[in-house]
Amino acid sequence: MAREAGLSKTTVSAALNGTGRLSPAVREKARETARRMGYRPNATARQLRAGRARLIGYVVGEFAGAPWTFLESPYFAQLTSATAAAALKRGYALVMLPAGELHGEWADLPLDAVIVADPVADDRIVEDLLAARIPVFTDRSVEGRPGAHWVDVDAAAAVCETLDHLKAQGARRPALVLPDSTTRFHVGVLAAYREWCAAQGLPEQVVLAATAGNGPVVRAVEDALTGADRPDALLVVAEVSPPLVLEVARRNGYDVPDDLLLVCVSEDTTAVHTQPPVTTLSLGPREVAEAGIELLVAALEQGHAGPAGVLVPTRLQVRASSLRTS
Amino acid sequence: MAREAGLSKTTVSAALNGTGRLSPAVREKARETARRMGYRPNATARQLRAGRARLIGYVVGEFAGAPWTFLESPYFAQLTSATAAAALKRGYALVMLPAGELHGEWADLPLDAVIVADPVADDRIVEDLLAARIPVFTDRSVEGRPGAHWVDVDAAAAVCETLDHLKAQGARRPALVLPDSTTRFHVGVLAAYREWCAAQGLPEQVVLAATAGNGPVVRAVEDALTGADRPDALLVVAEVSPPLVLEVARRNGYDVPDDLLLVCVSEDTTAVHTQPPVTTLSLGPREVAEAGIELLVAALEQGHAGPAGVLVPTRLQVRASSLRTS
DNA sequence: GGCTTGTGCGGGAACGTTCCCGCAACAATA
DNA sequence: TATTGTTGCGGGAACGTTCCCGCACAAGCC
Repeated sequence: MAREAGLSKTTVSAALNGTGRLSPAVREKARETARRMGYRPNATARQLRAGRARLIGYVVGEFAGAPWTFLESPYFAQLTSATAAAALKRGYALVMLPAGELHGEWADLPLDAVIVADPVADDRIVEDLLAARIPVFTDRSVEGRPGAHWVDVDAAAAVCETLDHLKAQGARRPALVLPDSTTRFHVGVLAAYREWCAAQGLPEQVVLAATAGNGPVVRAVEDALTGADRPDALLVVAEVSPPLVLEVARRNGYDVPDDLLLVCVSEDTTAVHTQPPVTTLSLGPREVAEAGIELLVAALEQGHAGPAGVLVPTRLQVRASSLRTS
Repeated sequence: MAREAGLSKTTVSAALNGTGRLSPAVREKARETARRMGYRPNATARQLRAGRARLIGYVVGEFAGAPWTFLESPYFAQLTSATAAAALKRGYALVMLPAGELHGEWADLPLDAVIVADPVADDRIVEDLLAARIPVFTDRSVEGRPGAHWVDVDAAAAVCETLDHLKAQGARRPALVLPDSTTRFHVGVLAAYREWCAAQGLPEQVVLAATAGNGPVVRAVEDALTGADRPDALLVVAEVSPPLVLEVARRNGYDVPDDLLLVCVSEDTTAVHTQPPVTTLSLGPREVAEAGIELLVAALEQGHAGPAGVLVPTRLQVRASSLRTS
């Protein structure tokens, strides 16, 4: 406290905050003294007075088994950084937390809310937080969580748009590679694919990757390409490095795009630098983050005004890998 | 406060913290009541009492121009997550902050310390923080910052180990691709490369990438490979996707490893899944993070015991791309 | 000059904890 | 029984801020 300046704590507080009725002389004197002695108001005390800490927790649910690997996925890297950016723009800071059962470690943090990215159906993070009266926000909605807000993408629309594009480019046997997951998004993708194939009268060919990660997905791609009926298009709905997929295709005698039209669901920027560049379906992590933070801040500051959920559009980035050369 | 339980605040506090002299009956009663009404002690108030918030800020300096893109680099993704994990293990939480001049946004955060990852020579983050009496920790040391602690890798040793390996595999014209950066690490790498070439009597060939990022680095690799004297080995000391480098090499008529031994400085896990798998030099972000947090916590909790800096070893992961098939 | 209105600043309380100490009640000892 | 020690709990202060209000003084009005 700058009682150094010969002023009261009240006056100093008002001077630094620009509030209260103070003469310009006194205000400047307080500020000057603070500057001189490097005084900065104690953030914790302000939080205590204010009743909130402007701190948001951030957990990724899908990787509960390997709590700290999610950032290696370009989707989560972008989602995370965009969330932090959007939050900070509105005056909130993001705290990175591990998934898993060690919720005790968060108890010492004054979190105003927690964002659970991609919660899986069977873990208890969301329930635990709601029980502790901490507001919860998720991307990817989870059924049966009445108290939670969510942001999601329209999986069916995205799949249909992509498959329509592939068909327009001449695909008649488009295959789908998908992780073996119960996430709402993946379930939605599979359903949409089947429905589309049925509606178009085209054969369906689905290969499931055992788990997420480059290794299993690459193997699944290889399986899809070496199967009995060679597909003429491939839609990979799993985090995998696009150049890696391209390499696998080449290794197995495919020429992209002449023998195989390729689309990857990916945020990986390497897709632009391959030859040919790979068409990607972006799930818009930056948009998801922006919408989620907007929802969160609205709920936090204006009570429960606004919707419980928001749907965000996807973006199909068409590049040479899915364009017939004809 | 659980005066609901018919107890005093003091007693409740002691009961929940496991401190004080309380009869088991009273202690259990307090805990039971807290559980029943979902009471959790206010974290902000505890911080105020304790005098610290157990909160650590985290900034990446190198990307001040594009504040939120660093997570797309596997190195920083791993460094960030490992830092968060190590910090949390010791009871500290990590807050992600943007680089740039908007330090005002952090003023409201009760940060016990700030980690500045890869500070660039010419920005003022470190000075600003030290002026605000906030302890600063950096990976990659910066000269002339007496108050700051640091963790670094031995660039010279890493380069020599790698070049020795390449020479042992038959390389006589090893080229170096490097970003055009003044970072201490890159400067050290270049110096070590030149020294090694001179000592071995081998010609040096250096190509600088205009900036970081896959695009510029890929172009630099292409330049190196299409230059007048075809190199027989390539050391890429820049964040770039290994499969992309492999593709560029193939496109330019190189067979890896027969025509070209390839080593990438990279943490990218795709290196394992290419054919051939790519040899990588890991800068050990997880080790850097662990060492940095250990240093930080020691300094924070025991005053200034311990060293100001720590050197962390690198790891050369030899794979088929740098092994002569003979 | 008395009365009201406005300005400039400070005192006290409160935010929710934890720490220090004091005060009962009871047991052990003389 | 008087003295000392121990156990079990609560009262009060303090952490550093901000908000509410009150007080002194000056200026305007009749």
